[in-house]
Amino acid sequence: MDQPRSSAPPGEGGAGPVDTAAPGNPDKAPRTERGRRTLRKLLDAAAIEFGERGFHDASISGITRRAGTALGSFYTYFDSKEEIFQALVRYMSEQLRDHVTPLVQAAPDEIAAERVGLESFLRFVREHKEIYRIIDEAEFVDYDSYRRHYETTVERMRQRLENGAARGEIRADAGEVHAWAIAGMNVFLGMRYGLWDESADIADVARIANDMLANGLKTRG
Amino acid sequence: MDQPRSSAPPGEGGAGPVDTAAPGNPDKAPRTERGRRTLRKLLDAAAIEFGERGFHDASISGITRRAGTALGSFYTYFDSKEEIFQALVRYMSEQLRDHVTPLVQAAPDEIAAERVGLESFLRFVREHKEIYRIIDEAEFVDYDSYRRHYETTVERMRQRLENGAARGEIRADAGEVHAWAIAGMNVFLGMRYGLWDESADIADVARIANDMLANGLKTRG
DNA sequence: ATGAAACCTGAACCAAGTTTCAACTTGGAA
DNA sequence: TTCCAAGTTGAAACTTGGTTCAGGTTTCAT
Repeated sequence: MDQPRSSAPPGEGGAGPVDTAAPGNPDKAPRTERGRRTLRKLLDAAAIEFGERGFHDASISGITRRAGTALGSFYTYFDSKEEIFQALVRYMSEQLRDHVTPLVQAAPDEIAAERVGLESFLRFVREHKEIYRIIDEAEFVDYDSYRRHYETTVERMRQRLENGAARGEIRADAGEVHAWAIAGMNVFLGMRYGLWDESADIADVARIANDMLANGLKTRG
Repeated sequence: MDQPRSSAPPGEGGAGPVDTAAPGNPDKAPRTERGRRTLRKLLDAAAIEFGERGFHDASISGITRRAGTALGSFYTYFDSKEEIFQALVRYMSEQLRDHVTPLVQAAPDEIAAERVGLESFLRFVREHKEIYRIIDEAEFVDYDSYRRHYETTVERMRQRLENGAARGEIRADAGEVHAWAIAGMNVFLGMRYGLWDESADIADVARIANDMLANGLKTRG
């Protein structure tokens, strides 16, 4: 049970849609506009290549081909295939968060927040199947990133539960276990109704799951 | 988004702990006692090798080294690395089911059944971390097996919910969405408290999650 | 006991893909 | 305009590990 626990940071910079932000290897950071453009093209291409073929079937030459750059240029910005993958995971984790967070924060109460969170997650998965896959595959390519992604995601959720409990909207004892349970629920519903079933009504799914979350499974008078 | 959708069946036979059962490639099935022993050694070794190093870092020579056989012998029983992996996924999926099912069936009612199911799953994960990992990795190595594993697992759960509803133990509208939600909850709790946190009290975790499942998150008088 | 089928062996083959590198081009600061 | 650091290029070297195969050994039905 020893998975890669790499820690070397990824390339940095790149304006527009793909912006790795992140503490990048300084020697690898682009210093001119042209460099930033190339890095950006590489990351965009990598998202498609990894999303379509998976980490191991993906090839660096496939990435550079899609990016329209030479093979050697890849190594100007990344030390290895693992490194660009890691940069992508971080980027996508942030993209997902940025999509969901504002919607959740606008919800009137904690129960509604979780419904909105689930619904927007399902929608996001359906729109960006490659992101779902890349984050999932991080479990086997870059365990650190995988674990960090879920730990921060769940921690945000736990915090929301705590606040909701303080406001009296949900049970007072809501905590970490509840947060992990809800997160797992969301991820599986994402797989089943976001990835696998194009036709499911996402709002319905979110409503059903949220009602179970709110009221439980027991029969009620 | 095109993952391997292989369908060639795995090798067959092998007595004891590792028994592939399954419709095996007939030309590859062992015909003598010696053959069955070797196949069995290969499967046992593969479980360790894949569990420890993951599919791609695992090597066939690593498997045969652990099994104490020659490299060539591998190809007497399997056509490829993918094929032995597939055989393992099927076997482990069955092992997991056989561990959980009898306990769940002995439960007095549906709510208790889900608690027992979760608790025994958590215990199983902690005892067999390599199984958790191998099934998860099937998402990227053998998508068919991965999907089949979860679809059958969830279908069993949905059936239980239906029966519980018919007996009036749980809400009447419990269905597929609920089943996927509960399955996801279980898997994530398995990762967090079975894999990552050796010290957590598994019975506690199962109780907390089950109480949320039964009564929901809402504040109650 | 005997022979044919089953099984075992591991060196060698080979494909695939990562990484290097030395020569060339571009951009932008002075 | 000059000049050099930054960036680009792609052929070739290098690695790795899956797969083959021809020859030897074991098993077991007859």
